Amino acid sequence: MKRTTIVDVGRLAGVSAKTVSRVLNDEPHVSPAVKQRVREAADALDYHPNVFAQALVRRKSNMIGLIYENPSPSYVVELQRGVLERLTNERYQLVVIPIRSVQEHAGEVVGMLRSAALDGVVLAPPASDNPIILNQLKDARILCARIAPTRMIDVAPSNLIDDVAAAREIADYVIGLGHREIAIIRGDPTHASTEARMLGYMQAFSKAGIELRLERIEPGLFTFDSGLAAGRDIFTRGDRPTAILAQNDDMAVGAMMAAREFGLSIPDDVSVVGFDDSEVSRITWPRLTTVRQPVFEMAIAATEMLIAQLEDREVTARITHPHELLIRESAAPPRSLG
Amino acid sequence: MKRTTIVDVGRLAGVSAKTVSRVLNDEPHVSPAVKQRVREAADALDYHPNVFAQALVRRKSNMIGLIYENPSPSYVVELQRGVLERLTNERYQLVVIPIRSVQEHAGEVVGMLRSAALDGVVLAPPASDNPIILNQLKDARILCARIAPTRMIDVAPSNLIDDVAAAREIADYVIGLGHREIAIIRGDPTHASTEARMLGYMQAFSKAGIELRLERIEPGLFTFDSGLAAGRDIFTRGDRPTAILAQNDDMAVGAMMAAREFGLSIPDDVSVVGFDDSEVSRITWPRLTTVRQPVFEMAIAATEMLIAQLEDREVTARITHPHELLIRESAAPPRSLG
DNA sequence: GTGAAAGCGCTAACAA
DNA sequence: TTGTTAGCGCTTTCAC
Repeated sequence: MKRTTIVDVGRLAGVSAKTVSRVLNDEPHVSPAVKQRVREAADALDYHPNVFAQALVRRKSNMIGLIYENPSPSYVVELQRGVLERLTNERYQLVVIPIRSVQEHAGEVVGMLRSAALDGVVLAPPASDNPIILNQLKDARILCARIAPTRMIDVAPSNLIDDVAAAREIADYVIGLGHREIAIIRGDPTHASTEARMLGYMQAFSKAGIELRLERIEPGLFTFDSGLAAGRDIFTRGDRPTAILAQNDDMAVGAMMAAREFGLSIPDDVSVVGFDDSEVSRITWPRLTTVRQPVFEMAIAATEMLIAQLEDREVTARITHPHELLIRESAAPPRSLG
Repeated sequence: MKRTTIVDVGRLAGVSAKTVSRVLNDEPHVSPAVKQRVREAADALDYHPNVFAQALVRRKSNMIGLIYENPSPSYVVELQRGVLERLTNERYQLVVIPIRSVQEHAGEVVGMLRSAALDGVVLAPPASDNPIILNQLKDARILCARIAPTRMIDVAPSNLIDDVAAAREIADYVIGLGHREIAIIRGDPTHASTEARMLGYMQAFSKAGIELRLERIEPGLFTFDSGLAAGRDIFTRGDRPTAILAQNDDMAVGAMMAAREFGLSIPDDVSVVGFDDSEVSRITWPRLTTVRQPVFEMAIAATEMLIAQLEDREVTARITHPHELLIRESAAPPRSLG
């Protein structure tokens, strides 16, 4: 039992294989009558084109990849949702490339992509900022579009937010509430946005004349657990801050959990704010004050940029997406001012 | 500039293309010396096989799909993590198939899979329970392995938990705390586990001689928002229950949020329990009492079953994975007994 | 142990 | 407007 091919369809419609190919690919110069006969024959035989034969001769796979390193579940889901959203009703398939540590395996990534024969990839952090990957991609002629890069913005189409401004705004807000004893939980050091957000915080601090003390800076990894650990660290020490700036929502929620463990109430005893507006920020109590990074929209836009390249359409080189301070209930003036 | 092929490798190594193919596919009957020469030549030329040419002639794509309908972000992430985990160091690629509503589009799913030329699929709920999809898959000769089906268990390899027993156990626990006024938030009605869990609750109720009142059963969709809405509904009505059984964690967290909106404290004023042990259950405060469903392990096992079929190895037909009652802080005896 | 020939299903280039 | 030929890069079959 062989599968049906264009030859079978052609035989039934009384035309050559090439004509069938023309009809199925919407090429011009086919008479309407033939077109119809071919369509009917294809339907009758339940014909599906063999994508491998097509890929072999067209030198194009119609498969694109998404590269991420899983820091936060809700971030990843948003990312993938966005890509798939843009791919709806397109002929491209999404292949997921799991990378355990972009930092360590940067040299192997492009090899994997080549073996998988992808036409292009959407690069999420930290791969979107990795010079090795970016260069090898170019050498291998694999197209890409980037989400949230912070460096070498112009070497490939990029979707950004202004991390520095966003971080500065939420820090301004917290300082504006009256806080001066503020701890910071940093993100994954291999993600460049970690530095950008740090810079934004520092700008707000120095504008307000607040000294940034080293022991008030906690390392983190963009995970709930790292936020929890950082929070415990903060509350174990002697001089408790009145507010915590976490570089993403998962870590902020972890810090909130730590506060609860120490019998502290939020925001009365300590204010906590996050970054991203990921789903967790809306389901915690109190709901988390944060800055919205439109990950879903950024993923859609990046996928659009990639498709545009694949189809030789004009490509937007860079989109700076809007961020937005979302004031919810996890931050309030420090008790001393209450 | 053409890409390097086995012919190029063969020329450099001084052998025929066929011999190169033999070496690269680890076929027998090649002398060690030739093997080595070919390997060196392939390396020297940075040769990568063309997967489409291979797929065309082998009639095998080495791509598998994952089909889910996104109810809960953490569930989806666990699922995908499990599949990718098992695929590490395998030659299979994971293609993600986004289905908006399996219920509505069941007839189109297999067509998509055929066009994508997948060798097999891992089916998560509710696709894993859909007779149309299961039948069409068989007709199209696409292999599959299933996660959490509840019906037609033996038509394809399945990974289960005992939903009925798990639901009964957590209901038993809540009843054992002294609760008799208990509300239920149901899951998505298109997922068969919703009925199974319902049955487990009912068994516990009837064993304890508690009457299950219809107005105490709230519809839900396995989402935070549906849990929030259900919770608001419950607390708006006159006779407040002392406990809520939610059929997954996202809805339970939604119900907790609703309780907070009504100024109720958990577990003092109302106990809330979930189902799944998804990440949200660990990051809320109080942490959610729930039943663990090992989604990650189930996804690994399902992927293993699929690969075994693809490679004509013997396949385990069914694994019932263990569930586990996780007692955390969101449920306590009702205040009247406190 | 190795190679030559054929063909997987499709499309590019050309011819009619 | 339609058909013919060749070939994409690989593996299968069979001969040596």
